[in-house]
Amino acid sequence: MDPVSAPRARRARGPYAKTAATRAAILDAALEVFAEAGYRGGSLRHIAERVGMSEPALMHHFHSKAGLLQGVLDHRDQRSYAIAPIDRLPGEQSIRGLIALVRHNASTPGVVELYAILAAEATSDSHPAHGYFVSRYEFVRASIVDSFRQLEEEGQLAAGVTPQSAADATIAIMDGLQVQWLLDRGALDMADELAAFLRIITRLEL
Amino acid sequence: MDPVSAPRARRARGPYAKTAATRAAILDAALEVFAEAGYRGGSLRHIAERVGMSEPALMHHFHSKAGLLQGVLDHRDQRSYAIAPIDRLPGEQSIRGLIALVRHNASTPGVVELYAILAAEATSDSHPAHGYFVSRYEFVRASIVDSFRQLEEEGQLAAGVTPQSAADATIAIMDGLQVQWLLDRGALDMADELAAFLRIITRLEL
DNA sequence: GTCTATAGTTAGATAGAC
DNA sequence: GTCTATCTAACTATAGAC
Repeated sequence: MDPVSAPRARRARGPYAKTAATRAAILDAALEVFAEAGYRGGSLRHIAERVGMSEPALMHHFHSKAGLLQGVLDHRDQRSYAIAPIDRLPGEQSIRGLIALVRHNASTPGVVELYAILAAEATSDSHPAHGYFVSRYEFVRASIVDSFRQLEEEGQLAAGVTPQSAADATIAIMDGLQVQWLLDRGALDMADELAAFLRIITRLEL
Repeated sequence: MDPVSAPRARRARGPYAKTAATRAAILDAALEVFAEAGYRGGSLRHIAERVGMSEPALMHHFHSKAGLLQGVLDHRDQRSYAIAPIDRLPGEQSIRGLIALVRHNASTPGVVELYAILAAEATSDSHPAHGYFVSRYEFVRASIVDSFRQLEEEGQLAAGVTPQSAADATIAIMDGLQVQWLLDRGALDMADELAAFLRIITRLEL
């Protein structure tokens, strides 16, 4: 066999095929561990164990714990945006997208748990994901305000409701429901509760 | 001097006067540290430093880190209940109490931060405050459902709103607003937003 | 009631062989 | 790209003197 053919054969599946698979496995494990214990409470050691590799091997792919967290956040953002690109859909579609997103989230409790803990942890300036959450909330707030403004122009917003307060309340409901749901998953249906709220502040039939 | 008089003089200020003062100082420091870094991220060392005492001295008053956390939670519960005894006020008074409570919370960001982080962290079964938050949410949910049920009987609840979903949404709004407010305290007024929401789902003039 | 000293873990990160 | 081995620092908690 041609000694050169082996690496070429691997490259044939695409560049860094194995690296990408390893990175994906690490991100999955990191998500589980961070979701269980939070960012500060989760350890690289536990993540490495779950992947079945050594800690230094893990550090080869993500140079620091903060870098790994960033990788997890980016990974989930891409998936969320695929479900609900809230800044590019017209008003009503955007609102419906939020409900679809929440319904999907209910099928991945680990991700919900990670986000709920991180959003609260990252409130502190010193948290490595602080900047991420600040800019993320700015983006989400602006996008949802824009959606409600469109509904307002179409006369679809309830009386006495402003786009800004509607957006703030919608985001708050989504975040707050997660905590109650995580504490007792049988207590409520997040998507149903969100839809009920949106039916009250809009004239949409959701 | 009579060697017996010294201890008696101290006792004259009440039993364990000094101990109580030290415990209070520890609870204040613990609240600050846990609020900044979360329970898992906050260390007994930093708390002891802030009080100006050694770590073992701290352990003399609270036998474990979990015990110290419980002390902080109990301390804040007593204060919250003094502002809004939601299970003992009639419906409308209870709802007004919630707004008053949120307005008061806005003057103590550290406490808000601690609660937001803990509520999310304590979602996991393994968290030392898990049991506390489970029973606390049960109590709060039951109390607020009861308040909305009274409003319903008085015809003060908006059409299509049930006491249970009103309570779930109210609690979610309160919890969710905290995260947004902590990320950017100028972004919104928690009490105003809560009042706006309550005006929509009730016929109360708040 | 507070201290010094320290046990016993666990953490994130690095060096260098293969 | 993954490993063993190791470093340094931080953690909770305990023992025992004062």
